[in-house]
Amino acid sequence: MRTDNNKQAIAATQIQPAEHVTALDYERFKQIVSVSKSDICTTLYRQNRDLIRIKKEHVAVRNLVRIIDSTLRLANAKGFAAMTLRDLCNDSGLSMGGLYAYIRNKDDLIGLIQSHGFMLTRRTLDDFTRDIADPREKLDAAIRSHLFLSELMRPWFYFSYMEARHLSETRKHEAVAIERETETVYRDIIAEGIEAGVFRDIDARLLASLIKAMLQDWYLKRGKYRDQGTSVTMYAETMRAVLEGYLERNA
Amino acid sequence: MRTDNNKQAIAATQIQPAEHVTALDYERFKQIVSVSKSDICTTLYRQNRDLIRIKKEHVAVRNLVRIIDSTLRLANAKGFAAMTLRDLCNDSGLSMGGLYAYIRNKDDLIGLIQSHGFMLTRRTLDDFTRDIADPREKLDAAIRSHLFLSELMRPWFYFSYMEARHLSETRKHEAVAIERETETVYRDIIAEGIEAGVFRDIDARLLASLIKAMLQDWYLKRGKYRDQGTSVTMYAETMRAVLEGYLERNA
DNA sequence: GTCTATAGCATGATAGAC
DNA sequence: GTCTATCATGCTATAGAC
Repeated sequence: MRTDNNKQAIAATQIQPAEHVTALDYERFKQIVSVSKSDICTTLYRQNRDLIRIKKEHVAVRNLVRIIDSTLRLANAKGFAAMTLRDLCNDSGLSMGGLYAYIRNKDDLIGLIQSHGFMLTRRTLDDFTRDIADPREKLDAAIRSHLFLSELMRPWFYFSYMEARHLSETRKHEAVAIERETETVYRDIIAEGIEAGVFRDIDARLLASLIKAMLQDWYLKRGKYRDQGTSVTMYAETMRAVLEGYLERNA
Repeated sequence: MRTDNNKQAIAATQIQPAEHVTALDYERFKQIVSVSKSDICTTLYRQNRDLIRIKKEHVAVRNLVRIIDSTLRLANAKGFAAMTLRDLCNDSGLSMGGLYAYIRNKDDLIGLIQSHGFMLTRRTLDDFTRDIADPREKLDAAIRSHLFLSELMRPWFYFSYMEARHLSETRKHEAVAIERETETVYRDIIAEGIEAGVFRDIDARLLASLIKAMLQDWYLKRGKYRDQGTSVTMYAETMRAVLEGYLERNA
């Protein structure tokens, strides 16, 4: 885990420099942030060469894709603790022995899944808000890019949320850190807006928490929103309107 | 489970008729809805006489309190699947054999916990909104009573949310049903408000979903809000303000 | 590189003493 | 009514054949 000795590997899933114009829509977002499964697994393989006992990259990447796909599917359906490695082998097509060439134990599976998502979330949020000056636009961009990313990598977000409390202390710290970090992004944008006189003077931290709650509901209750025919764009738009009403109301 | 042949037992945790004046505060709520652990477990015992092999009520109730306390604590910390019955015995003070006088299998533990919470949630929400005519007040009362109840029975709400996807089909259906049911309460209040011209014409169902997301965040991230010094009253007040800004803004 | 076979152990559940 | 002792099962993890 976490050797970070291969910058090139990380670059494999790099985000293209985003030219911020105005309203970011989902289709454009998908083009800009390309996160193919093989890209991600190539990165993972190179970051974890010491752990994985397979020499040929194309073989390793193919199996990593299967392993991670199956783990996310099974763990999201019945919980990571309830998912047995036999289940995983049946689903991924590997044998028990074969699987253990990629991990040392069940916990390594979690590390494999966590590490890449952290990197991508951090970078996306930063890339899509960095160059925006207007607080209103910046808040909207942060919300949209977070929603869009979670839409693109929904199984990963769901897994991270649901399994967070079962993690080892070290991993839990990492998970909490990224959680607070993204929340801080929202708090800071709001605080800047208040400072600039664009927003009313409200509790920025508490509102950031409410924003986070709404963002998370999008990927936690994905099935419900699909049934209702709510698109990610509609959801983003409604969030924007709700927040605008609160932040810009004349006191 | 679910014999329902003892109306008196259910009455044991009945809510006193609430005289709705105006702003319901948490202290008043706590007085009105008295949910002592023994009350709840007495109800549970009487509803499950056929399942529980213990004849003396005071003995059974004492142990049920321990079993449920321990189950909620352990399952909420490491997940229900990862909690072993030996863990539970250590924590509750019963032996393995002793425990099996109260349940037939591990799954019965879930039933024990679910059944009472459903009843209480349904009744509370209804009792505190039934007699309110004004949509604004009604929405506020629904939000407050839900927040207050989840504050009072936080471990139960947390358990229900986190373990919902591991339930058997029957139980999952029940869980989804109560979830949709409470969401419908909010949708209907909003729809009535729109009809009456008190609220703007927005998507009532989608807003109800966002409300649910914020309500749930209160008990899912309880630790964070404690660290930040956010009280349940502040949280309720902020939710009210956010929704008001959206619902009553002049279009 | 991948498989089958199995060791070693912890779990859910039960029988029977007190 | 509660305990200790034990069973059968199914798990993670590994050894060794191909």
